[in-house]
Amino acid sequence: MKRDNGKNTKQRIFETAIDLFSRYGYNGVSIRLITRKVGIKESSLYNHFSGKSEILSAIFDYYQEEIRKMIPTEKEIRNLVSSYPADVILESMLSQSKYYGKNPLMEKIFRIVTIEQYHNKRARDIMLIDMDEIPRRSIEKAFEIMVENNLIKEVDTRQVTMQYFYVLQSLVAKLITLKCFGMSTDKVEKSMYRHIGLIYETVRKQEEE
Amino acid sequence: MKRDNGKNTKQRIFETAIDLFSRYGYNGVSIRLITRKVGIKESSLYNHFSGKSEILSAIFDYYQEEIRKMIPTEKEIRNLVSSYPADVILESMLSQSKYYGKNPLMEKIFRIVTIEQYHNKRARDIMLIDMDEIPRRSIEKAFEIMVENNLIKEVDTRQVTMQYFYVLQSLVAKLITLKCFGMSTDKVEKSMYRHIGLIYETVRKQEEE
DNA sequence: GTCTATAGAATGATAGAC
DNA sequence: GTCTATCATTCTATAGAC
Repeated sequence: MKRDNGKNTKQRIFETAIDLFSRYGYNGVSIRLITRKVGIKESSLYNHFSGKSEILSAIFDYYQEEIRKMIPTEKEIRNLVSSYPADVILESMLSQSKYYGKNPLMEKIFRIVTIEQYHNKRARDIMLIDMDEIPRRSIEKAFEIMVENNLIKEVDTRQVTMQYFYVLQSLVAKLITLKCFGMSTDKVEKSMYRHIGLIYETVRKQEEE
Repeated sequence: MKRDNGKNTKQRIFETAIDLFSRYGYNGVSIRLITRKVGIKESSLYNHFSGKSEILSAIFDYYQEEIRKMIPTEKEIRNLVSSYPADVILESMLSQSKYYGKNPLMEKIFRIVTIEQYHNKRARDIMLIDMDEIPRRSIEKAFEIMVENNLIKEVDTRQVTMQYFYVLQSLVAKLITLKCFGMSTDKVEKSMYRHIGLIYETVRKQEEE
């Protein structure tokens, strides 16, 4: 079992840094620690990144690229809405939140953003825009289109979106903290599904009409 | 205008450390920086704290003491519920969340806990217990007593609490991030009040019965 | 692209005078 | 309780051989 060499060193530095930053924070991790874990000398790192801060930059770049792939366009939302019933759509919106589970790197970068948000403007913007405004607007759009297509009741989409989104945001944050310490996430995951069920009850069309 | 001396040095170290930790994180702040801001030499700090980590411990102690004062006992909740209408009670529960605004130290420690939660067990426990489980149970108790006293409809108190609490938790976190960068918090504050109004509509007794 | 060697600064903490 | 002086350690980063 040989280590990947050459070309892959950069990627190994990248992933090791994500892992360490996500637990100890940017300031809590030294170049020394990263390179030791990767299995190279400190000086070798500078062949791949100009310095520590460039690694963090690259991490944020990666996060923004990946997360933007996850946000459906209006067209994609319309396709979804015209193909599935409301409850399935609400659940599929959850899978956006649960995307973190599928890509461990993204979950770790979520933690990095959380840690760095108060003194790093890049992290702050990701927190306020990429993790909040953008997905929230996408969800609101979905509710609007569902109303438009008569899939759900004529609710206040902005208000329902807030309820739907911010509860999940808190629960995802909690989930990630629990996972970080290897604690059980059963209760939180159940809460997520119960929450979605409740929102569905709020917006569903009554059969009797 | 003389500096407070002697006895107050410890407090000044304490508050300066809170301010710095809350922006740059524990690892991002040196003893040197703290003492320079306080106006003493590095070595003088060790007359008040055994080291850097003891300062952080003291900060967490302070937070837990203060936050526990804010959580009403069941008796206090019963008094509240028997004296005021449901909408006033719901708003007074918000004032718990807004307590941070009244005590700037608490708001800063909220940030420290957020930053340190992934590698400091003390911070993690405060996050999961003092900032989540305890206040959530208190709010649930309030809803239960309101149902019991016929102040509101017979709702699923656990579910309503989740809705009420976790939306506010997300909004408070966002509020604190915005305040940290001197950004406008108007929209978030309005969202909080709108949210409470919505929850009130969900649980209020219909007049027509 | 990796290494050895090293520079130069910053770190947490201590000893001991006043 | 504050100071000066100092220490050992760790940090980011660079120079230059292979």
